[in-house]
Amino acid sequence: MMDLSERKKKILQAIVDEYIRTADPVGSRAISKKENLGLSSATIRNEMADLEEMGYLIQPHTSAGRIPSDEGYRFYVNSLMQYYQIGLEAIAQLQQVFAARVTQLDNLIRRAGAMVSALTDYTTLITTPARKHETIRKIDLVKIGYDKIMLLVVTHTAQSHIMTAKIDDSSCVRLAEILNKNLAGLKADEINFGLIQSLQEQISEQISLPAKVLINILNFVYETISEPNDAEIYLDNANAILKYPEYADIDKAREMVGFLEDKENLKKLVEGGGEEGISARIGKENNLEILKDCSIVTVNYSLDDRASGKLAVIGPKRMNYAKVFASLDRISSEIDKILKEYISYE
Amino acid sequence: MMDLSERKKKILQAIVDEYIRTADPVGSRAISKKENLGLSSATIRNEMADLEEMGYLIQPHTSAGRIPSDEGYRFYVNSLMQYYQIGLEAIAQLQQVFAARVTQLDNLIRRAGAMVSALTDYTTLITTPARKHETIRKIDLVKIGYDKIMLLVVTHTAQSHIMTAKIDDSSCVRLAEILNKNLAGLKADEINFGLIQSLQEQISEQISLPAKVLINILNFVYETISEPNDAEIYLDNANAILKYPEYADIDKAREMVGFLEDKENLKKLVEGGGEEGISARIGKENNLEILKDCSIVTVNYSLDDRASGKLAVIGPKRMNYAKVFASLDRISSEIDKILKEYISYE
DNA sequence: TGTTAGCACTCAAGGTATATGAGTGCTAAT
DNA sequence: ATTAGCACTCATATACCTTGAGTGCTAACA
Repeated sequence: MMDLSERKKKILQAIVDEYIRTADPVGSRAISKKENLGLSSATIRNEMADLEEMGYLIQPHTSAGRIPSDEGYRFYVNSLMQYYQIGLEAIAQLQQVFAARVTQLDNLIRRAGAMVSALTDYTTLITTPARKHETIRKIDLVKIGYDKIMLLVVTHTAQSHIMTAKIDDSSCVRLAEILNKNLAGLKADEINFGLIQSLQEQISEQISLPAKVLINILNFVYETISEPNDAEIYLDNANAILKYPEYADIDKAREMVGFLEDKENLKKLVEGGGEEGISARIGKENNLEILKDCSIVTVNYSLDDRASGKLAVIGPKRMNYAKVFASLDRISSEIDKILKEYISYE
Repeated sequence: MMDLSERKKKILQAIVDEYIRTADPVGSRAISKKENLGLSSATIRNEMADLEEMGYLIQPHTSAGRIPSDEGYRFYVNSLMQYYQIGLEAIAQLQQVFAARVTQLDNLIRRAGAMVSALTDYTTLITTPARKHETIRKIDLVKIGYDKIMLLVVTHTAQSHIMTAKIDDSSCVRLAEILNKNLAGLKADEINFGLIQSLQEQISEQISLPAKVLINILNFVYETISEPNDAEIYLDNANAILKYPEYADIDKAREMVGFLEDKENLKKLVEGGGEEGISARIGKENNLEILKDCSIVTVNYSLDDRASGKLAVIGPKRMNYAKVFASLDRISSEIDKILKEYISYE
């Protein structure tokens, strides 16, 4: 790699930055105006010609500006790039996403959605069952390190949640016993302040455990059975629409994908569906301008009022209805089976 | 809904079927040729004119064929549609997908990938850690119904797996004890035929349990710690490419999405990446025609040789490298933290 | 010697006119 | 009631032209 003068570096950096921003070939005038180099476009042109000869820039055609070559990008990445600071809101969001708990059952449901889209080649929507009256089946503490335990909370919907904490070995078994004796069988609304206090007393009598750790554990158990993440909705195979000629216009495709990326929209979509069996909403029956050329086929899956959700296929109006109906029929009954297996009564 | 003659029904069905297949307006000649109605195109034309007047068909413009109206589709769905039989291979595949086990850790990893694509707005690739030498920490049997138990297998990488089986209440506790005493701490290659046999003997001495159920349980435990689903790979936000003008050409977009949908391709993609730290492959450095206008930025996450994987961002060559580098740096260290928390040593 | 203004030149992008052909509706014959 | 024949329509494709952004080069200038 040849040595570049400071001025050439500045110009190259400006070109790459600008091209990254706009995706349009960058002309000499734009650089001379934007940068505070105090150079005319003609001078920039000369420098750009040099940079092109050196292999850092490319001219798509004679009368266009320059774009970076692979070597230009490489030089930029190695030497020119400025440090980027991630925004605070983004980091906060990040923590939240990692904190959210997804259960095994949710996972299965989600995969069922993926199955439908694999079967039909259309975009699929699926909601996980809203969990109400979650009851604790069993709490388990498993030692997974010399000063680390894993807390497992199993509920009647077979949700298992995992957290880790530092507790010494001997306390582990005892703590599990106390927790199970006091909490097994309870619902969220049955865990009240009095119970928590009596638990804290019992535990502090028998086990030496920092208050903070105990609070963390109880908090985790409570959150597991209360209803924070109700009825999550998942979208699968959104880019299936690319395959259909009705979306050959890229702007239409973008609009549609944009629409589908907003979970609020999706929730409204599945809401409408019929009560039982498979039902289709065709074109204008959707009462939504953007969906006037789409059909949505919906089916409910359910075990009982404790666990039910919706499964939907969204595609062009000229979708293969027969195939979609058959697939939804099949998978929804498959989900019913899974629910029956996983969810325990009383 | 008006009554239609049998002939009109046949013609309407043929038109909808054909339009679903081709997405092109259907002409009278096509129907007269394809169907065995023994009618000329002129007759079909008359019938089509009738169907249009009744509201079942629409003519996009004078010199085009007909397409179904919303009412046409509705009539088709309600009365005309043929029953569709799902293929056997599809069903077999379906069973397999449901049977596959996804761990909580895999889930977290996957969400980390989603985070990166949210942060950068580029397509993200992430591999879950390949699990070797999985050891059993604890086996737990939780009663979740009057004749149903849940089998939980916790391993040193904090994977918990769930299966259900029918076992009566009293056997439950005893079985858990036996399993834990014999299996805790073992790796897959330490579970041999002799051990299994001795286990079967012990259990059949103390508990009355159908042989089939026991085999299912042991099989499940074994599969949990052996390495069937090693290093899964996930793709997130594939339709991000729609947002970039380099894919304004729908065919390019389709080609790219098609490429990304094949997991074999993805595996090759992340394989190449650098050894440590963040590294970028720009354009032709990818040595792949389809990626000549793309860049791939890769980072390894790892705790040690037991658990490591890759995280990659794929986007246009003019991607915001600074932002991508910063995001990958951040998330990969976040994953490292999670691994440290979840995975236990000896 | 490096920088700049001026100018002719190039070529992609976009707009307009023309040619093509699939499919129709209507009429007259069967 | 059905069909062959024919004039008519209109989206699509192609060719042609216009426009303008950006260049390279030359000559003047500091």
